[in-house]
Order: sequence, then structure tokens, then C-alpha cells
Amino acid sequence: MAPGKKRPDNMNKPVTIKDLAAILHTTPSTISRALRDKEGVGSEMRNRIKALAKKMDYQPNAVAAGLRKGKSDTIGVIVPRVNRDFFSGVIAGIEEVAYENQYSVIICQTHDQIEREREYVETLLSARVDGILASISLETNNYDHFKKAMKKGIPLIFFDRIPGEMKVSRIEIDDYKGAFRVVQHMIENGYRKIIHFAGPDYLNVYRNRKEGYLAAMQKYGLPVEKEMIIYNNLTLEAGRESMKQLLDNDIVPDALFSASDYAALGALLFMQEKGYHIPGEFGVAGFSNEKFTSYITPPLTTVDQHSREMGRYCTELFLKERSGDKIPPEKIVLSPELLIRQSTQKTDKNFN
Amino acid sequence: MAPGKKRPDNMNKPVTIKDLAAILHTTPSTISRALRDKEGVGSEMRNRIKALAKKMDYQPNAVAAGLRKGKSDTIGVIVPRVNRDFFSGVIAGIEEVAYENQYSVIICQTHDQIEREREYVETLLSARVDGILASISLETNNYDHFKKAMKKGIPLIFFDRIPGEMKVSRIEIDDYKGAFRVVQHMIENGYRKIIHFAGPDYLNVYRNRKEGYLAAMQKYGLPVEKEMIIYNNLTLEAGRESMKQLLDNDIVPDALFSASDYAALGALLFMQEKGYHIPGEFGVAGFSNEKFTSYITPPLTTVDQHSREMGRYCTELFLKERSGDKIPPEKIVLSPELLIRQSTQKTDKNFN
DNA sequence: AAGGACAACACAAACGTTTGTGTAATTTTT
DNA sequence: AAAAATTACACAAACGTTTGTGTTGTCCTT
Repeated sequence: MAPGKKRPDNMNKPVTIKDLAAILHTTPSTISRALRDKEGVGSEMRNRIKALAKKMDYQPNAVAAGLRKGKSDTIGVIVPRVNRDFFSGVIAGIEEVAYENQYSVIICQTHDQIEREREYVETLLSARVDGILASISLETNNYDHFKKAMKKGIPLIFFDRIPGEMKVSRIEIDDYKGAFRVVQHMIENGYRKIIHFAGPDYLNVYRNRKEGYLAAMQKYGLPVEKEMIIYNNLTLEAGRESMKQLLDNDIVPDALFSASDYAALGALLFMQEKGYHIPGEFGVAGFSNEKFTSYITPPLTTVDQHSREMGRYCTELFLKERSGDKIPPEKIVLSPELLIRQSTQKTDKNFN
Repeated sequence: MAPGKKRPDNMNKPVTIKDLAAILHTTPSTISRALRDKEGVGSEMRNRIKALAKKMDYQPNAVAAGLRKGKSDTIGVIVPRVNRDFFSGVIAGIEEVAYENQYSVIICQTHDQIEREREYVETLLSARVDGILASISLETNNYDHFKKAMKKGIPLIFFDRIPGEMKVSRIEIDDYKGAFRVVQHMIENGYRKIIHFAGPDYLNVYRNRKEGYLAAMQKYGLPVEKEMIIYNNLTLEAGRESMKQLLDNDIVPDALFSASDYAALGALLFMQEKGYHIPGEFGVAGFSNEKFTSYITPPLTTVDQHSREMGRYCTELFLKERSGDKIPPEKIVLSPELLIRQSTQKTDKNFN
């Protein structure tokens, strides 16, 4: 006996429905129906089949079933990054509902690059996913790849970051309202010269946050000079840097509303280093309710986006659409939640 | 013309390799080879095929290919939760390497429940994933489901949370060393009565952290009373609660090393509320380098686990193993990184 | 007791690829 | 120039299911 030879007692070929059929002198169709509890097979036979399947450790082949059925029981999710609190929250929500409905989820991260986004749409289409849930990348200014997916008739649902021009189901939070409320809150707390860190205007979320900011300022008759809106890439470093430049140019605001928590944090740290008292001399609010925001000093006022719920709704929307038959695109708008924390509480307490 | 009828100009049937073959009066095999740049088809024919494929918007069917090839170009990832900094970091790393190697990744979250873990292993086996990367749930004390996967011969690699008894590839960080270093650092900074928040002993990571803690204490001749090791579920609330109970029982340590950042935070907040100065009167260190740890006041000393790298290595290990042919299980141990921050700096500065 | 209804199963085709093999025609070798 | 090798393609089977359609036999109906 030559050692190293594959042992013949365990032919690695996985057992198939055909094998079961052969053993029981029946046919694959009967096995299939029995295993899936479809009618058309007697209870005695059914039991024998299930018993044998268990005994032989039969493992259904979802790939084969998928091919035959023309569906994969899989949904594809495209996000810029998986390790951001917001997106990982959405993914958590998606996975939950998917699990409850026997769907698997394939995740794709674009790193905010349109090219990867394109490739991933292609991959998902090839994989014959039953639906695509996506939040577009920062770079995405052309939607041909998504239109292609739509043309194939597979449910496509966008969340949070949404292409403006497409007629498609979407779920977003009311960024405008969220921003408006934050800024209103800040104004009511006595801040006047409130600047804004903004993201690119072509992304709905950032545009809307900016609009909300502008509307609130206008409502209270506060002027917004051009230099009070700073576009940067919303990272911690960018926030710090932008703040520094403002001060260097002798522009001294008394508050900041940032479209991102990270940039808000950068600015906050910088101002603290410069000796400003927060929130007494400088108020700061962010957006997204990243986890760290409630633990820093002072805790950061921000807006919660209900990421997990967004993921859940998103998947439920997919479940509704998957039936086919062209339902008109639906639009869900979640209400953001203003989380007032210490960083914007310019109260007497803080001045003493 | 009855409105509402499906327009016949767009028969929704996706175009297949057969359709292309029929049009070009050739055969599916030639189309297949041409499209995948396999040899055996002339350059003129190849060009015509590719042109037609593009023109007709041919979309390869990965499911069919998967069935035929017996592989899915997909890897399954099982984690307790996707929206934890550590795990989402690992997932990010996995996705990156997977992407570079044309693999898709299916994610599954167990919510720390063994039952879900079982189901997901089953699902992944059915989906004929080419490999499984997993971090076991808190509840997992039986590994039959994973053994079954191994028996099928598909690469199985564990990361971070690893079943003790299985002969299988794994990648972990040296929790022992990480814990030892933290505690040593705390002792050298003058802390003496250092307590420990521990997770369940049957999980390698928590057991090792506890061992590291004990070893450091012992090395410096510091006694560890039984009540100095507190087992809790390592959440923020648990940390707060455990701390409260200690004080209620008149046990007053001068420092805490927690196996989790969240529990450390809970304790830290509680002690601050009680008026203790941190790090002057009470030192705190956590584990995992959650994002918030560097932004709180004082910034929290912790241990970074290189989550992204872990994900990358994990996937690379899979790539090595997928060739088949029973490579002996490999073990990679990453070095943790001690991040000394203010919460454990019992310096003069803090006493003044 | 003849007819229909129904249950339990068998039969066969199909899903869209990939790949081993067969077969001409062309090119290379000697 | 004949033999050998190579190229370019066609042919056909296979991957493991699911599902529509037959084919029996049994049970009920009247």
C-alpha cells in the first residue's frame, strides 16, 4: 500500500441528489421534492429520503439550484467602506433582515472609487444577485453601470448617497432637516458666526446638509459670507487644517457645524489646543453620530442617522421589489435625530 | 396595441453564450474560450466574438460557471458582529485582498450565537464557497459544524477568536504579550493594586489576556486577590456596574486593566463621576484600540490589534491553502501594539 | 362496477457554462 | 513531398439541481 495515496474509503466527491436517488431506487425529482417538503411524495418515502440524506451527510448545492432557478438568493451590497460606523451599521441592519429571509449578502467596498464601483456592479450582475443595495462613491458622477443593472431588471436600491438623476428606489435620511435643526439649535444657544464644513456639492447628502445650514442661518437673519463655507474632505486632519487656515486668515467664527464628525473633531481639538473653551467660546457640532462623539470631552453634538434601521428598511424595500413586475420606485425618508450634547451648550454654566 | 404588454423588442432573457454561438455560426465552446482568452481560437474569430459580446451586452453567468467548475470564487466570512471596529477592520482587510484576487466575500454575523453560526456554516457550504474565514461566537463551545466544513476539504481559517481543540490554520495576535506589556507599563508607572476585567475563560483571547495580566503582576511581586479579577460581559454598562460594585464593597484599586475598551470606558466614566482623577488617582487601560479611545479625555491607553492586517493575512493564508493538497495548518501570531496614552500616565504633572 | 379524481412516483428537459476529444485544414519538419 | 505537428474549430458530455409532464395504481363517487 503506497502511503500518501488518497484513501478510497472517502471518495471526496460530495454526495448528490442523484446518488441518493440511485440508492433508494427512485429519481432525483422525488428526492428534490422530498427534501424541500414539496408535495407529491408520500410520507414514508419522504422519511426514508430525509434519513438517508442525513446519514450520508448530503449537502445541497445552492449553485446548481441557483442555476436552475435563475436566482441565487443573494443580495449584493456596495458601500464606500465597510469600516465606518455608519456603513457598518447599515450593513448590520441589512444582514439581519437578509438572514431572516434566507438571503446571503455579498459585500463590496469601493474605497470611494468609481472604477471599483463599476467592477463590483459587474461582478454582482455576473453572480446573478437578486438585488443590489448601494451607496455611491465620492467619485461617482456617471451612473451608466447602475443603469445597466436596472435594465437587467434586478432590484436596485440606493441608500444615503444617492444618484440624483436616476428613477430608482431610495432610502435616505432628511439631511436638510437634520442640518437645519442642528444649526437652529446652535443659534438659539447664542452662536452667531457659525461656519460650515461641507462635502462635495454633487453628493445629495452634503448638498442637503449645506442647504439646511443656509436655511437656518437665513431664517434667523444671520449673514453667511462666502468664506464661512469650507469645502474639505471631511477627515479629522482636514478639519484641523481648515480651522487653522481660518484663524491664520483672521477669520474667527464662534461656532462650527461640520458635515462630518471627524472633521468636527479635528477642529475641536485644534481649537482646544489654541486655548479656546468649548462650548463657551466656540461651539462645535458634527454629523453622523460616530461612536466616539459621545465619549469625547466635551461630548459632541451631532445627528444620528439611524444606520441600522436604514439597512433594515433598505432590505425590506428590496424584498418588496423582488417580486418583479415593475413597482414604481419608492422613496423612504428617515428622520434624523438631533443629539444635543455639551459641545454646543453655551450656557451660563459654561461661562462661569 | 394593448398598453401594458411587455414590449417584445426587449425579450428579457439575458443573452447567453449559446446565443452568441448561434449568431456567429460557431459553438459555445469557442465562445467560451474566446471570451476568457484561452488558446484555441484564432484572432479574427476572437475579435468578432468579443465585439458581438459587447454589442449584445453579454453578461457572463458566474453561477453556471461555478456549477461547471465546482467552485464559486467566493469566500465566506463569519464574525460575531460586523459593526465593531475590530471586526469591520478585519472585514475591510479581507475584502481588499479578496478583491485583488477576484474573490467575492459573503459576510455572516452570528450575533455571538452558536445557532446562527451553525446555520451560516451550512449556508456557506451549500453556497460552495471556496473557503471560510471565521471568528467564533461567544457561545461556541462545540465545533462540530466547523469540523464538518473541514471534512469537506474546504479551507477553514480562524482569526482572533479560535477554537482551542481544532487542528486548523489560525491567525491571532499575541494577547498574552499585549496584556503583559500593558500591565507592566502600568506597574512601572506606579500603579500597584491593578484589577482586571476579564471575558469568559473558554475564549482564547480573554484567557490569554488574563494570563498576561497575571504574569506581569507576578513578575513584580504584586498580589492578585481573587476579587481583583472581575468577569463581566465587557460592555460599557458592565464596566460601569462592576466598578460601582467594587467601590460599594470597599475594594478600592488604583488601576484597571480591562480586556475591552468599552468596559474600560464605563469604569473610567464612573470613576470620573465619583471624583477620582484619572490618571492621577486611578489608571485605566483597555484593549482593542477602538476608535473612540484616542479621543476621550483622558485618551485611553490600549492595545492595537492590527485588525486590517489580520484580515489581509487571513485571506492570504486562504489563498495559500486553496490549492488543495492538505498543507499542514499554519499559525500566524501578530504582535500587538501597546498604545500608551494619558489614562495611565501617573506622572508628577498629573498630581500637581 | 364503471368513471373520474387524486396521490405517488418516474421521466426528461433545462438552466449556462467549461472542458476533453475529434477532425479537418494548414503549417512545419525532414 | 510525405510525415508530423500544429492550429482552429466543432461536438458532446457534464456540473447538480428544479419542474413540467407522463404513467401507474388506489380510492372515491354514483
